[in-house]
Amino acid sequence: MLVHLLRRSVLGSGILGIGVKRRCSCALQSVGCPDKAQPADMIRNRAQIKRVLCVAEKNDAAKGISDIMSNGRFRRREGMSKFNKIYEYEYHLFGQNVTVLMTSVSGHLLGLEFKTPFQKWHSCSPVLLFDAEVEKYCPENMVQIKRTLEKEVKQCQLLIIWTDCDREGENIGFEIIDVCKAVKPNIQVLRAKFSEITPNSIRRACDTLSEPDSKVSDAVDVRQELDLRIGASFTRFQTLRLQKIFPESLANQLISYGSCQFPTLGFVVERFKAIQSFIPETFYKIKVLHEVEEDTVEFSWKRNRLFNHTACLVLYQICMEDPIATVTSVTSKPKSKWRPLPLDTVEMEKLASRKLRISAKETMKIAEKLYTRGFISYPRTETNIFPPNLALGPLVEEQTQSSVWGAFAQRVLEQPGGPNPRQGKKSDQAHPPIHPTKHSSSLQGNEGRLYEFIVRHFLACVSQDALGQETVVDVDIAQEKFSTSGLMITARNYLDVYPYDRWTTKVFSRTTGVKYKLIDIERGCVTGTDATHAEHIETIKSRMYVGLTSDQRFLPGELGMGLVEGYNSMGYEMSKPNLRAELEADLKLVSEGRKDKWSVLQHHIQKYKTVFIESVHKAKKLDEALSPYLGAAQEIPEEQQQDMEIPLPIRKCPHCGRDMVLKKKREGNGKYLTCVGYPACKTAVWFPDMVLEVSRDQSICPTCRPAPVHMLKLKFRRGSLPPMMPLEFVGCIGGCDETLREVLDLKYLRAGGSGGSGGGRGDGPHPPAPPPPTAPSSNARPSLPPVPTVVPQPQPPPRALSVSASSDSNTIVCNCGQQALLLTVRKDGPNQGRQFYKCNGGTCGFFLWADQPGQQGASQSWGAPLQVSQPPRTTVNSANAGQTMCHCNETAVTRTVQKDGPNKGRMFHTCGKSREQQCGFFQWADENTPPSGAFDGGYNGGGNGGRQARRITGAATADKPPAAKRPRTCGICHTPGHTRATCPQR
DNA sequence: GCAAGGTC
Repeated sequence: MLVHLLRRSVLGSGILGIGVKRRCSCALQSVGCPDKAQPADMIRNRAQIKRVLCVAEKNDAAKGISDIMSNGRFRRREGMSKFNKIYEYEYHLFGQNVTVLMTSVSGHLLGLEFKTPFQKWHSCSPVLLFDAEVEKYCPENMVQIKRTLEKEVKQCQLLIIWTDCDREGENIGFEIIDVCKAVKPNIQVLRAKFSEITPNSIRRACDTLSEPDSKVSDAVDVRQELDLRIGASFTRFQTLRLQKIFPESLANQLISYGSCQFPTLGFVVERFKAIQSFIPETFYKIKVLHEVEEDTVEFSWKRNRLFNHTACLVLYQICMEDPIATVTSVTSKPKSKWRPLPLDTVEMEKLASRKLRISAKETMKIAEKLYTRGFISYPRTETNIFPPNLALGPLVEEQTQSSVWGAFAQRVLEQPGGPNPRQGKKSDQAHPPIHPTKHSSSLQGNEGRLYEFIVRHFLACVSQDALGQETVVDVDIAQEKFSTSGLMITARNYLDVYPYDRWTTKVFSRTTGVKYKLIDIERGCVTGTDATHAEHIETIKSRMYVGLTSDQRFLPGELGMGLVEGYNSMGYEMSKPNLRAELEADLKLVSEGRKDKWSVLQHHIQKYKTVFIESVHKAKKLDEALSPYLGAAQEIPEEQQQDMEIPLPIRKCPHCGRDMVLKKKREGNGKYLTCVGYPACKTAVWFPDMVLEVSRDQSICPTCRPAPVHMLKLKFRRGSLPPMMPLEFVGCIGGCDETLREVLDLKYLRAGGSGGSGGGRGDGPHPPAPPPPTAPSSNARPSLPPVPTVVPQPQPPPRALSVSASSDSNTIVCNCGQQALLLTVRKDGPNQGRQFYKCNGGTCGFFLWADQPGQQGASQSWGAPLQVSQPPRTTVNSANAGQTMCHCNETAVTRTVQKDGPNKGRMFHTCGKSREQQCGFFQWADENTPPSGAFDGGYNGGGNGGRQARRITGAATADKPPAAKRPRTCGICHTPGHTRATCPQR
């Protein structure tokens, strides 16, 4: 116990790493308050905690952590998975002894997949993969690990997550939690936070246990789902299509697409093309050499180089006429070479590749291993600033043991101010820069080389810059200027431990007034890189994707080039990292709790779906881009082309909110309307046999919700409809059209209904069972947010079908030339229930009584636009039908004009609020104008809401259809029938 | 047969 308390007091003295949330402010003097170091309210019944299950991300880490926590005195036993052992030992936690079971997973325990049948490549059009349901499942090779957890957690009262402290680690943590909670729902859960597997760090993690962060895990869920949907949809689409188009080259080739791999390919192609398109150009320069005994000093020309040979030759000859150089100046100034910045992951990969010739992948593999064995800190970090509370002294001291760089480490400790790191500008606020955590002299091979590099880099970074003195000599020959510089290193400092940087002394004697030897014109060539060499291009001709040249440079293959060019030609920046970068930025916001998981997911799904649909439409561009490499493109037969077409949404499914699309029946030529959520959602419309053809129309129903509900072009069998009805027309199946509703038996609109009559899916008739509730199924995290179901239509549907403008002479067309909308007067008054036509868009003011088509005369209805300004909005929904609503969308009050004048005693509707808050709505109670009814259903054609509604024309009265001439209106409320002097608003 | 990210 004493040891424990002492340790705690040491830990409290300011060596907390970043990323470790310090929950107890009194930790600094907390010898007397061990309990407070844990958040008191986080643990229930701590006295009852006897057995604790700890789970690390991999076996190595579990072993390393156990070794530290048990001082090497753990018992090891087998779990169900032979790669993941169980380490058992006693530990002192929350002021009591507990038994710890430490085991591990092997990375992600669960994977994400489409539900059946969508895993099958030919199960659906790839675009549907943006909506298809997904679920988490435990892959075959993880089942044993899962069983171990399920078995062991049953005897435990607390679960501590010891996965790596990064995003993926947090998500893996939640996978472990989900599995454990499924068998033991009341298990308590804590999270250990650490950046190194070293005694200090592990003990600190035990003392600062916190709650797992679901926000960070959420960000990974979003990434996973997007990667799956994007990867699968694009891969299937381009593989299936290109295999058909280039059967000879690609018949058996999988052409994968991923949101990370494709921008990478794009980068390789871009670099390659830049190098290829580089045109080498010959240049010329004058070179001056000065020979002093054995040494030769080269002077560089101030003009650097000329691309014109004659010009250079002229200058050269002038110089040659009097080749005596005059020294014009000799300057000397101190110069320093900076020590390296603290090491982050990318820098480590770059330097390891450049200096050690170890690939990035190999570097990370080794670093990972060094980390789990406690030699270095967590190697995945974006930070290049050492946090001020990280004690560098002990880390440097550790290295003094080395026979190779120990003396240098000692020098660092003795230098004034001790270790003094250069500070970068990046911090991920989670992990410190990569640094050695303990000394080793036994590491071999690349492991040893990388470890040495990390140590040397660390020591260099905390030591001092190299210092030197630079001397610059300027000379003049026939007015042409040349110069050279020399360097004297005065203090090597960090260079002594860091052989990866070169900075060498360059000496020359300073002599003035001597004759310099002027030599020849040198001819040179501005060069590209070696990759231009023809033989490399030759070698990759046979390759299909990205290859590696003999000098380790990337070369894109023909397929890779074609794909990048093809997608580029579509105008999307798909081969650039932008799309992915945008996603990464949003993921960061999700992990910080600043953006909502579902909205980010939906936004990006929608964005990529749009790109996908466009790509399919422009797929020919892919063929064109590939055919220079792969030969002529094969034509795809028309019926197969139709299969590839993307079904565009007709409307949202009234039951689950996903898209409903027209699909071809498996048998016969007909189509049916189905929810893309099938089989989870079985909403569908099977058109009766009398419907010969059905297709999507561009027009959108103005009344049906949720918008947009696309109209359908329908063609009926002769004799199947009443004689006055046309056989072809554009109609709405959203519910507003009662006739169509009856004719097509649109049962799907009824809540709980599923599918229509007749037909039956190719894969068996589906039962008329009610569809499942919105999105969530067995998946704990549903793939779609709840979507509002269709609201009841705000008005009774018109009696007749809307008639297509082109189909026959019965068409009623408004002044915009569009088919007019048939509506019914609903206001109390003599015209209640009467039908009339109005402009569909609400813009031209067209009006016509349905029962008196001839009365108003063609000249008015079909001729010049009627001067009817926007009427007031009245009833907005069925709940308050018949009531007049003001602009605040509240029931208007009815008042009587009190003032003397022509309207005295007349009733009017106005906003019921106080004078200051009034919205300005006004309407005469005795004016039951049809146009106002025409804008029922919240259809506020003007778009700018209330203000216009004050403009009521006197012509639009109940028994008089609107006149073409605008009547005089009041200057205050713009209402006709009275003047400014008699305005009730005054 | 698809992704990307863990891990072996």
